[in-house]
Amino acid sequence: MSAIQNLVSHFDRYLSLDDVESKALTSRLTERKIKRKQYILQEADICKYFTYVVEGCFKMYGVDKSGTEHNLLFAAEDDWISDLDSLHKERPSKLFIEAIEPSTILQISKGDLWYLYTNHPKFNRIFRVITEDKYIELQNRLLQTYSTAASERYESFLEQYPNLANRLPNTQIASYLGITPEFLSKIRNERSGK
Amino acid sequence: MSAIQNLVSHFDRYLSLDDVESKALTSRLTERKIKRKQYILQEADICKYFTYVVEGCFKMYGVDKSGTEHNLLFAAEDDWISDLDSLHKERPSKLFIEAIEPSTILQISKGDLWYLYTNHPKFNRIFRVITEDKYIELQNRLLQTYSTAASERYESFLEQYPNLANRLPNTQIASYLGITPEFLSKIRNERSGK
DNA sequence: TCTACATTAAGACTATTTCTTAAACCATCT
DNA sequence: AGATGGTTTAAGAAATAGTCTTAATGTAGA
Repeated sequence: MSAIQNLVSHFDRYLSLDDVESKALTSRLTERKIKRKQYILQEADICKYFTYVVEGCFKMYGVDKSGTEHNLLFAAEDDWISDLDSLHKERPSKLFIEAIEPSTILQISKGDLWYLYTNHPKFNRIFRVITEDKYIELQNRLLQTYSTAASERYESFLEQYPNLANRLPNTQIASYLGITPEFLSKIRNERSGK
Repeated sequence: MSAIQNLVSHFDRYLSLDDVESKALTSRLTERKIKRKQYILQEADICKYFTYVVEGCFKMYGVDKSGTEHNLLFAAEDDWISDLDSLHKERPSKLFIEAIEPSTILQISKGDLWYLYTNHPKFNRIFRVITEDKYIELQNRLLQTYSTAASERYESFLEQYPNLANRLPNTQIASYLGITPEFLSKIRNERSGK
């Protein structure tokens, strides 16, 4: 299956696209290969694209004043990633988006996305649902962050992203959980002891 | 201005509604008066409505296993509030939504909202943008939570919600920041010392 | 006006997590 | 295939941000 067919069938899961819509979409997508450790967004840049991950894996993170990275989220195959704040408000991003694995992506520019929204209303519905789902993810993550200890958040992470848990280095998971890799190792140790 | 006119002009800020759309919307809204400390959603219930706050103020929070409340967000005049997770996935909510002040709200049920999405596509676009804005808020909150200390998060809260800061009791702000009211008092004390 | 709750204060406390060092391990790049 | 650089585990010492407790005072709602 080609990268673009991949995305069209992704959309079909929400609402099926007719030929006109499908063509309007695919003609506006750019396919890119991204190397490991390559950025598709850097702090202070303005985010220009909404990115669909065909293959590989990305992390989006911020860096605090002491230089520590904090992973906000990961995106692997069949997922979307973008700094919506920077993309929509056209302000400099506070975040980095970096490939953790060699990856293939499809990107649509802000202008092209706006074109779709205006001329093919169905995309509003599809992206409304996508954004709602992302919102729900963040809300649950925030609730967890405030109401449970690191060890429990690790358990939830394992349940929610069993495939990512295998693929990601523990340093990255620790950054996502808001702890040091050493402490994650301690948690894993206690956990396996049980 | 009536409560409903209020909401129609809220929508007009995104995309103006024609008469048909405006009527389709208003005929599906229910106006309610809510007393202080009254719930519009309780844990374990399934969230049935998307709620627009005409007047007053609400908090949405979860309760951890030790019984402590954690405020996820507030919604005052001209804002939306709902547990999207429970509303969309039709699963029992983990959250409470409670009035902090006597309030007036407009509610639309899930079924009616779906009717609008299907029959009046413009609402998809409006709610897509509303959801995106909410997503951006959460993303920034999450980044702050992981990358800054409580005192800095308090400063940001004051900047971002200057009107809420005056209206809300500090206990509620402390719960939002993830600290005890005593510690917030300490932060305020040090802050005013400067 | 009364009552319950909110705020401030201040000191003792501590749980969670970091820091440090080190050794072993593993993966990927040339 | 070997070298190199990052990853994982370990374990004890150390730090500190935030809690707990008590108490006195202030404030807003009924």
